[in-house]
Amino acid sequence: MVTRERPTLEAVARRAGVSRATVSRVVNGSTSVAASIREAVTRAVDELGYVPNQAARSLVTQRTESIALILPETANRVFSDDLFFPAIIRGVGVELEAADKQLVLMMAGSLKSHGRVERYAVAGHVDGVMFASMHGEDPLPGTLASLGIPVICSGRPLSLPNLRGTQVPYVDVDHFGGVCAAVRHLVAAGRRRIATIAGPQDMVAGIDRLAGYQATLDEAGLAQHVALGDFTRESGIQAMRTLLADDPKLDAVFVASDMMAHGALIALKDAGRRVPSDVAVIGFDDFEISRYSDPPLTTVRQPIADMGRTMARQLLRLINGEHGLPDAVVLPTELVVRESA
Amino acid sequence: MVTRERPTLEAVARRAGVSRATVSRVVNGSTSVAASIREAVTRAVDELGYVPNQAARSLVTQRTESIALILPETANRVFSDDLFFPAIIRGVGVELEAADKQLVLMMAGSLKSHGRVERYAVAGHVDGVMFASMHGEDPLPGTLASLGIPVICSGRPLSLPNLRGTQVPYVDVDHFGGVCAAVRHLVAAGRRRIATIAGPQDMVAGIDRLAGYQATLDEAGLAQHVALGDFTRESGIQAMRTLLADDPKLDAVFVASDMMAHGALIALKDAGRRVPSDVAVIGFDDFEISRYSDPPLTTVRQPIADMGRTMARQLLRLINGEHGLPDAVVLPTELVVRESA
DNA sequence: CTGAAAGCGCTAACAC
DNA sequence: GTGTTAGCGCTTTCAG
Repeated sequence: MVTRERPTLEAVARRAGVSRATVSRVVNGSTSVAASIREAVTRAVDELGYVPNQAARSLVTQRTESIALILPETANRVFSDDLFFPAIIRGVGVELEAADKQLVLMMAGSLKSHGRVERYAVAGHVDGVMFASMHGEDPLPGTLASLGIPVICSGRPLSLPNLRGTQVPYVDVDHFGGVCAAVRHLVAAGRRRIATIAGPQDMVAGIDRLAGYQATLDEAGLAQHVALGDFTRESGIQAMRTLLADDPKLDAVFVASDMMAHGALIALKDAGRRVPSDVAVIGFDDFEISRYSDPPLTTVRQPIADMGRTMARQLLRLINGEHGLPDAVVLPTELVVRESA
Repeated sequence: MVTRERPTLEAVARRAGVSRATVSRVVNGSTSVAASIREAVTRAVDELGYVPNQAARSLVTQRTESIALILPETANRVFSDDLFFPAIIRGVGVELEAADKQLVLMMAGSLKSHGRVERYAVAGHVDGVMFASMHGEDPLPGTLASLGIPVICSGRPLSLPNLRGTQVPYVDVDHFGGVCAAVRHLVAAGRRRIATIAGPQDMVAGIDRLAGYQATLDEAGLAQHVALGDFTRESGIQAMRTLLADDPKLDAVFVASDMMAHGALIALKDAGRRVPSDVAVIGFDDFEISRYSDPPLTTVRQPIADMGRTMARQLLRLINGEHGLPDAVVLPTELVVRESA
């Protein structure tokens, strides 16, 4: 394989009989170039197959035209059958595509990769950074932001009044409101022993959805039954079994993700419970699976792709130095009623 | 937000009272530096929070330490509920993580993005390029390879004896063999009206799986019934309906993907057919869904993540200039029998 | 073992 | 309009 020498600006300039500056102008679409010269340059570029060296360009412009999406998760988790990630990436991708920016997707589930990703961003590989699916009080967003790198999160960052005073802007959905609507729906339908399978309590999505459940049950004066899962189907199966063992007579369960809700359906079926006559089930996400499960799931629909789009759009503005951007954008959720509840 | 000036080599050198060259040596782990000096430099680096500017470094080293995975698909397709993409990315990610390379994921479903991705690679943003899920006779892999960029494909590239003589190496799974095993299983079980829902015929996976079906039916002297899908569940539903309309008495169907097989199950249920007593169904992929469908699917399991890992490993070797690498690696597939057939 | 100096390929003032 | 020039921040000979 011959690593053919790639032509430089210099080569194009010589061939077209002009200066490097002129070639640069043509390549970058400057208007103040005579048509004849522009044409000559364009021809030379084509003949030589010239493509600007991005490293050289970035070195002087301080721009890379690419943007990172950092997922503090292992590849195994990001690309499991959890459809959260696809949705967020899809939204981000659409928006960056329109802006002709390159999306650089980075997983940072391990400590090692966490560091690698940090170096990558700080090294100037990208013009800005987005975060999604954050766990605990991850210092990385704040660190990068305080280094002057444009940063935005999807999902409210979990953190006390920020140490460095650097408040990272974020986009999120209304977990709390959606869950309240769901649980009220169960209450209104006459359910009285309403359990929940909550998500991981080191993530905003897990915390806020559990809070919504608790607040609504308090409001209705009902007792709580909580089991924890980690958003996977398998954990949903386990949690449902636990709940049934604790309270064989429960008549409803709000599950903090569709994946876990699917697991719950499986466990309920195994236990001989009918849905919804014995036990009503409501999920959260409204992925396609909820329409095809047996029975189809009532869910809280959250606009994940929109969240991705919004996040990308905000970041692009940040990079362009726009001011007066909101510190937080919260998108609405919606209860979608189907047979399961 | 203050865009704090990032320290340069120069700054570190001044602070440590040494030359830029020495700092560079320390940063890059050269052994030939006195311990005392090394320590002074390291301290200066820490104090200043120095991180090398990647653009400047790449400009001289011609290396970026990152690698692209190009998916000639729209974001909508890559991040649909098709679990092929997650699996391949997971495999690639694991391998690159181990090599401390950065994975740059790029979708190129549109013509515009196809061009953008080409420029990105040619501009030297990455040290090498992987392709997956290719359609038709995509010239891009060959183009990049002929430009001296290390390239490898997952899935045998569809192309006649290559124009430029640049044969792009690839990794694939044994579609044909797996399908033959599946269809023989149906024949052995006494099925005689065996239909197939084939995948898109502009992709190797679609073509080879159909070929396997056809070859095995020929071998058994049975008639063929073919409907086409595009690997989505919806297309599986449609195709199954078409097949039933054409031959209401069919007693088996080999479906070229799990997603479509799931669609077929839905359509069969709608049509009042029982699986497997009336109609046996076999899918291809062996994703988790096939264990949870009703009934659980017999499938051909293909090691997609392994394909990703192998592809990444081969590419890293290519980049390191190793010789004698195989032009093709084909991984085995395996029939996994469950209730549906 | 360390420093000086020469670029890598490009853009952006600044002259003409 | 177009050319000249001065770096961007780093690595890497080549001396010493």
